[in-house]
Amino acid sequence: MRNENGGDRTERIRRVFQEYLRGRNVKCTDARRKVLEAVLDLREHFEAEQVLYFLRERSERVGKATVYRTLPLLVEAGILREVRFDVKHTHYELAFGEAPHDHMVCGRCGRIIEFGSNEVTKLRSKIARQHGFRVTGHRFQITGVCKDCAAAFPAAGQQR
Amino acid sequence: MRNENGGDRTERIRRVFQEYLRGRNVKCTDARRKVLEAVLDLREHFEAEQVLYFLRERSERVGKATVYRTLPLLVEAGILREVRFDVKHTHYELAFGEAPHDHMVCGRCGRIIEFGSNEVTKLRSKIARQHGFRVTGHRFQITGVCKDCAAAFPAAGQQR
DNA sequence: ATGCTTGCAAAACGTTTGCACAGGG
DNA sequence: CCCTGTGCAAACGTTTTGCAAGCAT
Repeated sequence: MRNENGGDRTERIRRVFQEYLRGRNVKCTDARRKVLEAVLDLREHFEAEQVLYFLRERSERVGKATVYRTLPLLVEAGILREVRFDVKHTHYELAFGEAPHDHMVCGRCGRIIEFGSNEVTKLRSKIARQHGFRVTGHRFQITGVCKDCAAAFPAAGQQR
Repeated sequence: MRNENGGDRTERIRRVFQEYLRGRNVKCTDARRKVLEAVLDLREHFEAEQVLYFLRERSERVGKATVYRTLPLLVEAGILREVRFDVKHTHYELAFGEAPHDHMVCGRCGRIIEFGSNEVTKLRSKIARQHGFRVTGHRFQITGVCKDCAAAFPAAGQQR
């Protein structure tokens, strides 16, 4: 169930990380490599704590602080992307080579549905142009009730 | 610099809150009224702590817990809206009677530019329909560099 | 060898909660 | 009067930081 996109991509990501570290004059250490491997295996949306658990399960000795210090590096390297579903945790997802996408979050079961952002990106450019704003990114999240939950609770999600 | 939209709207909001509380069989207390007055004066984007400071400055005795317990009430009453600019704090803005809008955030100076969401709302409905998702809301944020900063630092914002 | 990196524990941060008391309906 | 709301302080969970020791270059 892991890395089914083939080792190519994984290998390419490893190289990207290494190059990024080298470029920033930051050391390529064992701990950082282990964090990278963990997020490559987790792949879906995850939070820092899950990376930690994952490493613990495999009895990899990586400190909590190191995980928290490495994730931002992976973001800057373009390998991860921050996704914010709630205030309490910071969520991450693998971004490298993924088509840009956004999320719908079901307020009832918590399910996260991804959808492509072509149109969102187009709209965002249009809006930014009108304001002389130079875009670097966006975050678009639709909240509501997913199909299954809507079927199970027909009355739900009508508020407001 | 405060309440320049005239007391009408302010007065209307007060009534909305009162009615909301009555409807939910929740008491209209002094503390809750003070929190409301604070957010009416703050108006722009603010966080819980700022409400607290504001009240402290005016030597209004309202506990931190009460502020944190009242803000969600104001959201449910449709007076405030949650806006999330960063992970650490929950931001709020006055929503009552405002045309729905979203935000561009300048990563250099922190400026927040609002823009209307008609098209965003249309797009969101279209996407949701494709997935059988029942929408209750959305959050759309464009990140980048504002006009002024782009002029001041022509090289900025080209990364990624 | 040097100095960035680590891991631990403790701090920090915004937010929530438990509780005895106050106050609204 | 009753029951909800209050305020304080302490608890909470995530993230950050200070520091001595470890390791990559």
